[in-house]
Amino acid sequence: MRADATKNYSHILTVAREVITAQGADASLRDIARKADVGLGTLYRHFPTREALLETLLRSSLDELTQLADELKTSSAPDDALIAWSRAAVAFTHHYRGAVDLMAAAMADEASALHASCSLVRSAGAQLLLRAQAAGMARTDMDGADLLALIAALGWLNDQPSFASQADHLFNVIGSAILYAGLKPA
Amino acid sequence: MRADATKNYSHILTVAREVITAQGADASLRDIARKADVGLGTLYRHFPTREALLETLLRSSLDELTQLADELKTSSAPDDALIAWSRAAVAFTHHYRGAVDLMAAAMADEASALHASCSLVRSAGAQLLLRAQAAGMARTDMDGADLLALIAALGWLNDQPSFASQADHLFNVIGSAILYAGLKPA
DNA sequence: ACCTGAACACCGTTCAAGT
DNA sequence: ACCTGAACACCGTTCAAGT
Repeated sequence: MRADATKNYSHILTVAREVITAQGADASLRDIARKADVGLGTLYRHFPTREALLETLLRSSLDELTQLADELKTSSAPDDALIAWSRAAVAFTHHYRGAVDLMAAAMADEASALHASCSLVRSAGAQLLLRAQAAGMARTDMDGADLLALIAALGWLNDQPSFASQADHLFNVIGSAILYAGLKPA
Repeated sequence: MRADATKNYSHILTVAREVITAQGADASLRDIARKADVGLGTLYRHFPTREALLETLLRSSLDELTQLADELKTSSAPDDALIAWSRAAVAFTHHYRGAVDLMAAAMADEASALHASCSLVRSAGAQLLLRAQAAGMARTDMDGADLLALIAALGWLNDQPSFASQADHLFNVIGSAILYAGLKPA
């Protein structure tokens, strides 16, 4: 990549992070290009879709989430691991307001730049769920897709001003439905 | 209202119902006006906001939902009533794709034309929840707002192509968390 | 009293023209 | 090899001008 290109690339990312943090995942791409002092076509060259831009912004958090799953698999009891990771996954979807809608759409669209990321989250969750199920700690009439759906639904609640304050409590309600022994009190 | 005005009003509603059924609650208002052979200003005169239009479209279903709550209060056991009504409420939010997002936003906005409707849904649900709680059948660490949030979250799942197929099952999972005795098998 | 549609300020996306 | 921004086809919202 040419020197000016890499400079543009990272500058767009910096500005995009600020704008999307402030305005949500549906922020105007035109606005981002303007604030980055870059032609609109330059933004589209580096990030052909809104999903591609968001995927790059979420990359590091996504890697942390995957790593966390690995750690929890050896460091925590199956039930604790499942709950702790699920909580982190909800927080992940909440990193940028409105991101969870794009991720949900990406699950149904193999061509989306976010599809792989979402599949990774599902796989990581599915493994922890299976582990808890094998230990007889979690209900067996659920799979990874169900877990992901519940995580996404809680992420969506977090995005709604009218529901955000209840999302934590409802996480516990749903968690108690997944674990046979219920959730441990904090 | 003048004769041409009433005619326009009902014609806009008819067309809007078709378009929004086909394209979702975020359908283009311009497109609706065009297809109704009506000036854009005429649509705005009758329905000053998208919420006002949607509220009118949802009116009859909303009344049915309120009526259902009243009926269930006398005809069914507290737990059955709560679950049956909640199921109907999820279906209500799903009447038009994308409507649940507008309703969620309306809960936090007193000025929204949908605010009153959403409050009615919450109140109806809260009564059925209280009744089940008083009968010792439902967990007591939830209120009407929590119930509404869960209903909205399930409605949102229904709207996502990637999650819609699991929404029914997840309704049962969540329902089993609300009722002490769990859900009765179908 | 009601309707119309142009006007304004925005979008996302593409692509010919420049360096 | 990369960047630019005009061009196109859309939005939502408002409001002067018409009947």
